[in-house]
Amino acid sequence: MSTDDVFESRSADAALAASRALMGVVARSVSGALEVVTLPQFRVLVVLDGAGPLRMGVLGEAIGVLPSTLSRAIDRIVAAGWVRRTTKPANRREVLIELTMAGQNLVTNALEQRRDNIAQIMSDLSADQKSAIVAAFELFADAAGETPAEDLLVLGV
Amino acid sequence: MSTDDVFESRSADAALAASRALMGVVARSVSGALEVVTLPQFRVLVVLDGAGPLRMGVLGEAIGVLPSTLSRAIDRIVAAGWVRRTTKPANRREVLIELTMAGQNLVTNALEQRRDNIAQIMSDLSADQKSAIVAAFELFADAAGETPAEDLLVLGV
DNA sequence: CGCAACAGTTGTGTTTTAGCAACTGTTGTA
DNA sequence: TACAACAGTTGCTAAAACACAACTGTTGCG
Repeated sequence: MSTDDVFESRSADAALAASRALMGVVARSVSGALEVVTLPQFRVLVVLDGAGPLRMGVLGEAIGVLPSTLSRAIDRIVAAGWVRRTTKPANRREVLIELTMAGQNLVTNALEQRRDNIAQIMSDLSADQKSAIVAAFELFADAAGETPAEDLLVLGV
Repeated sequence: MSTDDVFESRSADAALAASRALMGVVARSVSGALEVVTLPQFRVLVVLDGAGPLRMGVLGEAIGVLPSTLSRAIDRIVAAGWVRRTTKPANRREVLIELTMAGQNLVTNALEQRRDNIAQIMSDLSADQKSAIVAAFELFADAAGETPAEDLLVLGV
C-alpha cells in the first residue's frame, strides 16, 4: 500500500466520521417532522420549499413518482393541511401545488434546527478551530460541486 | 446582530453546504441497495452489520419496531436472502438474525462506494488542502461526539 | 368545429409497514 | 411438576405508497 493510499484512506475515514456527525444533525432535524408526516410526504414539502409552487407533472418527475401515486399522496398532504392545490385561470388543466404556512414552517423549522445544532456542536471550539473548519467545509463543498437534488431526495432531505 | 452571530451563521452555512455534499455521498451509496430492498429493510441490514447477529427482541428495539412488525419484516428479508434465522440449542426460544453473504455484501458495497466517492471528490485537491480538510473533519466529528445510532436510523444510515 | 394530445384524477390491485391482541413454544422457578 | 414469565409468531386490521389502465376535463390545432 502506497503512502498515497494510506492518506486517501485516512481522508475517507475522517470524511465518513464527519458525515456521520452531519447526518446525525440532519436526522435529528427531520425527526420532528417525521412525527406528523411520512418521509415521502416530507420529500414533497422539501422540493416545494426549494423550488416554489410546482405543477403536478413537474413535482412528480422531481421526486420520481407516477402521476397516480402523486395525486393520491397530494390528496393526503392537502387533507393534512401542508400544501394547497391551485388552478391558474390561464391553464385550467394544470394544477399547481404550493406550501401552506404550516407546510412552510415544517420545512423551515427543520432547517433552522439544523443550523442551531451545528452552532451548538461548534460552540466550544476556539475561534481558530472554527475558522479552520469553516474553510475546510467550504473547500470540500466546493470540490464536491453541486449535489443534484434528486440524489438527496433518496434520504428525504 | 453581533460579530459572533455573523460568524456562527457562516459556520452553519459552511457546515450545511458540506453536509449537503456528504449527504449526497451517502445517498448515492445507498441508492443502489434501495433498488433491491426498502429503506426499513436496509436499516435492518445496517444494524446487523454494525452489531453482528442479534436476537429479534434486541433488533426490534434497536430499530424501534414492534415484535410483530419485525417478525414479518424478517420473513421478507429472509425470503429475499439477505439474512438468516438461527436458533441456538442453548436457548431454543430465542431467534438470532444474521446477515447472509449477500446481505453483508449489500451493506459493505454501500460503505465502499461511499469511501470511493469521497476519495474521488478530494482527488483534485492539493496535499495541503486535503490534510486541512481531514484535520477539520476530525475536529468536527470529535466536537460532535458519538452520534447515537438511533439518530441515524431515521435516515436509514 | 372536431379531434388528438395533454394534465390530472379515479378504479383496481399489490406490497410494505404498522399496531393491537391472541396464541405457541420455551425457560426458569416455586 | 406446575405455573408464571418470556420470546417470538400469527390473526386481524389499517394506512401508505406504488403501478397499470381507464377515464374526465382542457387545450391546441388542422
